[in-house]
Amino acid sequence: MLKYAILGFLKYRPMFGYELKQAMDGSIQHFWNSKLSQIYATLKTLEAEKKLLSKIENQDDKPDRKRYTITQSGIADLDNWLATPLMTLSQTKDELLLKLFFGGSLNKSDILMDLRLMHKLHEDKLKVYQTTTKEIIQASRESHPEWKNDTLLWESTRRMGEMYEEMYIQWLNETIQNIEKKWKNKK
Amino acid sequence: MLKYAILGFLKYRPMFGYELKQAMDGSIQHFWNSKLSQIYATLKTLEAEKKLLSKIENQDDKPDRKRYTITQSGIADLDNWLATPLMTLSQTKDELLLKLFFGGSLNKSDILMDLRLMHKLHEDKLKVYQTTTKEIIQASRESHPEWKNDTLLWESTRRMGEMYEEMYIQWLNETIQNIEKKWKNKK
DNA sequence: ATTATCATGTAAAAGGTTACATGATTTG
DNA sequence: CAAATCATGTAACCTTTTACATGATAAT
Repeated sequence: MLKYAILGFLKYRPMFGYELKQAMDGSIQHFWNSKLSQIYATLKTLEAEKKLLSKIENQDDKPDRKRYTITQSGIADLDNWLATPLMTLSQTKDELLLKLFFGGSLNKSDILMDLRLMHKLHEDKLKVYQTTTKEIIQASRESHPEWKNDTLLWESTRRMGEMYEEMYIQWLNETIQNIEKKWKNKK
Repeated sequence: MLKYAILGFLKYRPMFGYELKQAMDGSIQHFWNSKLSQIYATLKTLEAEKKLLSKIENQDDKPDRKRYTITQSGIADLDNWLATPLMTLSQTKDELLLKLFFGGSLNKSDILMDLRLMHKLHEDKLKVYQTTTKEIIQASRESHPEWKNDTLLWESTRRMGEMYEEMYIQWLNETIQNIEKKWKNKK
């Protein structure tokens, strides 16, 4: 799927690999994260498949870079994927839940410490959606009024990030309270 | 991580690969799903590492099967993982959000149809958490009163599934309403 | 008759992470 | 003086999915 994320961004304008990574981190990172190394590998594949073209650009003060442009075949591939309805739900992998599920033999203070650390990380993430991410979308809306549908959808995905974090924090509070009340330490 | 899920289940009692898959589907599947083929491969690796032992059992009417038992070394490995605090959040991959983010050029009725199908799937999943999953945990609580901490944690992970689906449905409703109100079809 | 369940696995491919390598410029 | 940013990538490894293969019994 990273393939389609790349095609999706390059449909707006040509970009460098490094730049794509930054664009992803500022927008889709909360539901589709990828490492730079994987982005470079996928760019290579897409170029071999003629979905992209690249051109090396020299810079005086900074390293050379490769500008990738989407081809007609790339646009067709992307549009075809967008038009295919999803029939199944994506599945989550959550290591905290996995550890919690098997954590019955741990002691109360350790498990609570873990949950409180997660609580902090989720609050930090929530703040990012409510400030930075919101501002990026707001700025796009103002500078590109022709992207009305696009920014509406971007805002929807941001809102999901916000709602997810709010839900997670609420669940952590519930879970912490439950453990505080009902946990029996073994001796 | 599947490795720890397997060790986690086998700490309760010895099981067959096929049985492990069923146990996972009835409990951790919503935050850690794996295919049978991967479970068999991981069992093989764990046995080679002496974290598990296996014994072939013959059955008259059904195929032979392999019963896996956890070793001391396996228990130590699991407990060590459980005691190591998590420092980062797991990241989600959600194909619906990815498609939505790049779906600005689609037409209104197609995008709404997609969202309504997802709505149905999430409602179905929610019902499973509220009935089947809840009953499985309830039954364990009654038949194994010594698993008090365990069932408390299982219920917490079930509750996360429930809250997640409720949140997702709410977000879908919001998003559908927004698109109905604000989407401009291109000609 | 066909599909589902029980029960095991292998093989190939795809997807993803971690570590390594280079090297200049800018910021703290 | 160290760390971050810009910019590219490779190689090894690990994880996960998909497809194939076998074969019996039970249910629809």
